[in-house]
Amino acid sequence: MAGRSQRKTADPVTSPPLADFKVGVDNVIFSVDTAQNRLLVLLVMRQEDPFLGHWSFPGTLVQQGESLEDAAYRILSEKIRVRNLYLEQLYTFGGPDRDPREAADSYGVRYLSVSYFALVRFAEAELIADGVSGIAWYPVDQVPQLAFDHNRILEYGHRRLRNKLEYSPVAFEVLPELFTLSDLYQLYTTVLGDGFSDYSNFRSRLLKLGFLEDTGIKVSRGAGRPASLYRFDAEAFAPFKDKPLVFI
Amino acid sequence: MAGRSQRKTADPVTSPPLADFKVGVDNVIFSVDTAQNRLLVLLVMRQEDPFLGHWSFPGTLVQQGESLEDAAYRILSEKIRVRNLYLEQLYTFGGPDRDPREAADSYGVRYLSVSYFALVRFAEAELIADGVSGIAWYPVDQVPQLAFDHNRILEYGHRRLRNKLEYSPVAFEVLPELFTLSDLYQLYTTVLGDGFSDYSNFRSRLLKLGFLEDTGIKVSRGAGRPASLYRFDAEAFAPFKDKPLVFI
DNA sequence: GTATTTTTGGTTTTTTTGACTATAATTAGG
DNA sequence: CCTAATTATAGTCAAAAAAACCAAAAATAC
Repeated sequence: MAGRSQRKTADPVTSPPLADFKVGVDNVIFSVDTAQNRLLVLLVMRQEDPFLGHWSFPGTLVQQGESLEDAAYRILSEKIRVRNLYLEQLYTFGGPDRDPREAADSYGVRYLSVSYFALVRFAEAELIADGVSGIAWYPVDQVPQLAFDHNRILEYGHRRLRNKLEYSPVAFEVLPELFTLSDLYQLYTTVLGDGFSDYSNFRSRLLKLGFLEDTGIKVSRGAGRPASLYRFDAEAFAPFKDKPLVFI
Repeated sequence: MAGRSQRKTADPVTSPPLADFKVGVDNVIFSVDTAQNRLLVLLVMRQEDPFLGHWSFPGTLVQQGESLEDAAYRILSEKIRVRNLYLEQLYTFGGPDRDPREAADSYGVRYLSVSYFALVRFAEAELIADGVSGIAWYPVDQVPQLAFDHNRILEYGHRRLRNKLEYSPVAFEVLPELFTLSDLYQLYTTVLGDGFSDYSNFRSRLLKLGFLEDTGIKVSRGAGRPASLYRFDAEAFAPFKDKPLVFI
């Protein structure tokens, strides 16, 4: 109640009082486990109030001189070691009353969250469990009640994943370097539902485009004929950039 | 240089100093003038420092107790009277050094901008010119040097417009209530370029889908056979929601 | 050793696209 | 008033793509 926020009623001519913000960055990090065929998100257990002991997305407050993206990379690299990373801004949540600290803080400081959307390869991602802090991959359909408005952020992230999967080759950012065509097909079906072409047509259209390189390596997973491992060829994909993905 | 920002080197154990933010909202408002066949964006002349006298997007700083979207609607309704409005969040720009006030302010306050993307109907949009303030529609390809990083924001907005035109029926948010098929086709060509089907095929595929209602009203614009005015039928469009737009 | 499962490589039918032609209804200009 | 130019509209037809379907190969399961 003290300090600058009291200027609100001081003078009716001057503009109404501005809000003061702290800005946080939260990362929605997706991956897929091709062995179990599950879509995963990374959650961490909060170590501090508010929401101590609740699961949440890895986040941090932005420091002086630090850009939003820098903050996103910083918190990400504290939680996970990866070789490859896809990262883009997701959405900004900034309504009043989205953070309990606002009520507690006598200055009336607001807390705004700029969320980021990230994709990593499951096998290449090494989680950093520092002591007591919990960190774990959760199947997206089994995510518990999260801290803050993070369940809503997850909805945004999930929708973005669906859209990006349809319109750009991000599938190859979450799949392992080498993958079978079944892996790819199952990723699409689990995320997008099975409203598109059957496996056979999916295969033939995809291979005709010519940006998947057959390594010749065969892998056998349970029953059935062994599958070839494929590799995504980014150069060969270039002509299809900015065009709709025709194989789904 | 004074005050809290000096805590950075005070104690290596406590966390580094957080940035304090003011949060602004900037609206990128598009429209089309079907008579002139031009894509327009709304600019206002800045009345204050910094960048006094420069063109910029209508923006404001977020007030206490106000949500981001509320702020976007507030500044929009101060500049323009509209019956219909499409509005969604665009992107958040928050790097250090994006606002000259940061350097001037001894507290080291950061200025973050949450941009919003809006579409209005040209004929229904009444600009509010209050006294000396400049306000005008600019063709997007003739936008001058803008204040802050607003030229970059325009790029984001323009890209978003292209994407949304391809994947959702936002065309009918910028076109007049009643429009000819040429109006629609020309909107697509001016925004997307003419890399898609010719006018004849565009017409037949579009009409076959059945969500454009022919009012029977004929309008004559210069030479040539008069065209029918059509109306977008949102209910009839419902089945195509979330599906790719096949007529472009 | 036989059945089952999964990958792989096709064929055929249907639908959609793209290129093109023709006609109708207006204005422009002499 | 007559003719040419212009724009809207309607439709055909071949090529391409999509969807549905079929069958063999190569492994595991039992």
